[in-house]
Amino acid sequence: MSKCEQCIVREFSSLKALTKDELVKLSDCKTSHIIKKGEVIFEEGDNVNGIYCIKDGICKLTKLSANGKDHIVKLVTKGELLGQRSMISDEPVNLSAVALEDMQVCFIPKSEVMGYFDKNNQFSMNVMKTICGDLKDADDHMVNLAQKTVKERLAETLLNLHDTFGKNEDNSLKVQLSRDELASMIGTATESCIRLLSDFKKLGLIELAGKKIVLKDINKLKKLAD
Amino acid sequence: MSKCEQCIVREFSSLKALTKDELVKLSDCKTSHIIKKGEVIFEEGDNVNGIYCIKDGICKLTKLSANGKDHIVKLVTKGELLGQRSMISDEPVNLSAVALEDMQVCFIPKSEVMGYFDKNNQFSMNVMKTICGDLKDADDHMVNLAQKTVKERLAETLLNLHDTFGKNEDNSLKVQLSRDELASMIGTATESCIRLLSDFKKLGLIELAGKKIVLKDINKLKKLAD
DNA sequence: TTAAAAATATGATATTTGTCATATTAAAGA
DNA sequence: TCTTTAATATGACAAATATCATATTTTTAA
Repeated sequence: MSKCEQCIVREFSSLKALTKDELVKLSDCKTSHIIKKGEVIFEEGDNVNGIYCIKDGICKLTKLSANGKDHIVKLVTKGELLGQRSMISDEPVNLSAVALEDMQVCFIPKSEVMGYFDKNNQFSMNVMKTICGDLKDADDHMVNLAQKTVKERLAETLLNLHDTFGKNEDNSLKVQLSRDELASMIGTATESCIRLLSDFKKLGLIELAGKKIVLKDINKLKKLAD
Repeated sequence: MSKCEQCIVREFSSLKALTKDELVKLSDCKTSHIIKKGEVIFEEGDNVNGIYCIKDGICKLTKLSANGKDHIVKLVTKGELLGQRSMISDEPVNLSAVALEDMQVCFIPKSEVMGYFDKNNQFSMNVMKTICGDLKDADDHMVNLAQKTVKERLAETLLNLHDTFGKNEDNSLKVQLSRDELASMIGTATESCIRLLSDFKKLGLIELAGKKIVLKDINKLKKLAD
């Protein structure tokens, strides 16, 4: 069992506020897990009773809509925590988490985390700031969905993926999403997403090779995204 | 200057956790304000440096989109606090607040509120739960915008307005929104919104008299909203 | 009270987006 | 490797929604 004191990703999350003592105790009660690509970490409605700390990999947070389609609300990667909102609200999780690539995660039981809230003010503040950031992002996202065209949203999403997750040596976006997943991020039909990607390719904005997407003309994409 | 100890709306917000002493101190440092219908409480980008407690009235929280149109993110009414996210993130507000009717609000400076976070754990927890609730609502809203049709969103919004703010003696919805504002809540063009309202009227789902809207057939509206 | 301005309403039409059908390509499993 | 299945791609068409024009009603303010 790896030691939390030596874990680097801790520094990127609210957990960075924990003291040496708290970390030692944490090492004892956390459990480590390997999640394979495509596997579910938790599902909408589950009682998770703790939080997950992502040590490696990327997952999508999705929500089922009334028409039966999944919508991708957010992508989450190493250094981030999952399940905070649900734990604080004392409710089942409102989103599902599914691995987009192989992942390493640690689970920290609720009892442990709630102790930090009581005794460690800096930790509480960090969590609050994170959730406030999520709320701001959600507001932005909402307005985009309401006011922008599908084309604008696709351009914007490609740029976001580029900025947030970076690119491989061959310049292709590091996160590999299926057309279907990309469509469910921007809120459109799969075929519309595919069609627009083809359009972007014809315009020389991107290059497509299987699932790989290379952004060729970031400035023009920015103009398209508004 | 009215006393916070005797203020009823306090019981409906995170402030209910404050002690007698804290309330007395609060009464001294808060400022009371009358906001007329249509007036701006704060604008996107402002440094508010505190929070507003709504004693009476309703306001809209809007965000300007890239195409220059305002989108209504949320309606807020008495008993709720404004500006929490911005204060915690230590950033300018990301939304504008505009009164939909005459309002009474109290402003509490940041320095005062931050003290509660340090000393009053229950207060912190209340604020966190409120923000977590907002985040969950935002996720729901997002998925609706992404996956539902304008007709479904209009039906849903009318039902929400009914459930959240209730109705007058003549059965009309208590919140009076212009067609333009309603459109900017559901994320559509004003004309589309007007047209759908006319359709709903023809179907006997609602009744229209000027700005007044009466929900006639709630069950059918629910079916329409999915 | 009345003129001007704003909000509501509706038709005509254009544009965007979704759906269904079907081909092509890539991926997975025996 | 080959077969089967899933993902990607594209055309044809339908439906939803936006835009523009213009009429009507309501509100505002001189």
